[in-house]
Amino acid sequence: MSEFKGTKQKIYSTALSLFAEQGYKSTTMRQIAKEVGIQQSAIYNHFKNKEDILDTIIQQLESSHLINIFENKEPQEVYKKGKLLLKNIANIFKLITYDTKTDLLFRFLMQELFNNSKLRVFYNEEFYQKNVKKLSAVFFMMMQDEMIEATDPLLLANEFFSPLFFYQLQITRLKADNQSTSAAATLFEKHAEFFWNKIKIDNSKKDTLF
Amino acid sequence: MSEFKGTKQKIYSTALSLFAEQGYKSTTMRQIAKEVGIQQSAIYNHFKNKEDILDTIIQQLESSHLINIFENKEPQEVYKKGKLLLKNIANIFKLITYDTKTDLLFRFLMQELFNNSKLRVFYNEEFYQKNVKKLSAVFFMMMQDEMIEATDPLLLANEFFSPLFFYQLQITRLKADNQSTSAAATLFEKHAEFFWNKIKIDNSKKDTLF
DNA sequence: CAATATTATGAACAATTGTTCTTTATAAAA
DNA sequence: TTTTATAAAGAACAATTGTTCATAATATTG
Repeated sequence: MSEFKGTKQKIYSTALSLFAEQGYKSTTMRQIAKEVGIQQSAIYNHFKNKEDILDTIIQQLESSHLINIFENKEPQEVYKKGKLLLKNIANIFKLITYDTKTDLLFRFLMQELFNNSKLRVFYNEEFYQKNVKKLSAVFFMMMQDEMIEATDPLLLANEFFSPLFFYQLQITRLKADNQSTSAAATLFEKHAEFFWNKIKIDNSKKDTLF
Repeated sequence: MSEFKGTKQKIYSTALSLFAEQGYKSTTMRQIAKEVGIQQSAIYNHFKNKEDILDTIIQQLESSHLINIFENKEPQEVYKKGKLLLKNIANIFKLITYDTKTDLLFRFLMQELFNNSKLRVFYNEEFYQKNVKKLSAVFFMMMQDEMIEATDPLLLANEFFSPLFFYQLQITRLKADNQSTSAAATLFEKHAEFFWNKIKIDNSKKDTLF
């Protein structure tokens, strides 16, 4: 959120764009400078070196809550919303598509994931583990309240999370080729709908058994 | 499948390893040559230039059937297997984990996906679309035979495919950090099991309705 | 205003890059 | 064996890379 101003800000955002588009290694200092509209040597008044720009972007990424599925609310506050909660979460993924900045960060993350171990740690802990654990907690509470059928909450969390991630990646890929993303974008909501229908305890059916 | 012999083969496989690990751009001709055990200039007796090595790898990838979920069988041949079919497909994804060559190709594909439009076309057509279409066909037939509940077959295909892809990517990432993949590897089978249980038509329950 | 810190320029450097050239060794074909 | 294609080595080149330096312009501060 809190960013710089003036030239430093321009360098930062230009570098992020280029890193996300072509990768860190393929982006040159001259290219960044040219796009910002300054001499390459002027960059070094704002950043120590190229790696410093990269580290700054990673820092930003770490404090960005790239995907914060509960918007800082606790599982026990929200689990009762049931289907609506799942739809909200799916929608948060979808919204990234329309938020230019988050979209860039996500593409940057995917671009450099296999080249940067720091990014892999971030991806695992802050992106994957954190969200899956929250989802597990939510599903567990739903089970206790007999809103959904009892199974392994962690499996359920993975099964709910993974399509959302996949659809996100699909859209990022489509955008890279300037292809339409509308069809893929509908899958977020469909997934939440489908998933809920499959795990919920159907009270009408339940009644017929008694 | 059909590969070269001697030095050319060594150059090819060394380059693939390095490209998959560090990315194309970060890998130098000197590094390849050193690992093969020859002079850098000797590479040019086998490949026109660096890009020629890349193109050769992509060609190999295109003829490799990276993920061929039906092993060349037609949907109508296999759909009757029901749950077993889904488990087989999940297992094909899992097996990549243990096949060194396919594993390298997959990591290479993910590494270079956003840098190479040719790879994106391959990913989309041969990896994603092809498999999802086959899955759609299978699910459609299962619906007609009243093996599973009726919904949008394409949605079902996406929902079944995406966790498998995600778990695959997870394992590739874990391997990059030499972390254990055993927990993630169990998710393939669990996914197939879970998914089938959710979409199948329960005949015992069905009977009680009549 | 004057003094000082900040930011820009433009040229240059040293290292690394992919690639080519000539020459020598090796293998295949006659 | 002789001839000829193939593959290797080793040096070198030209381009590109990140980075530094001395200097000039611009803001900031006293």
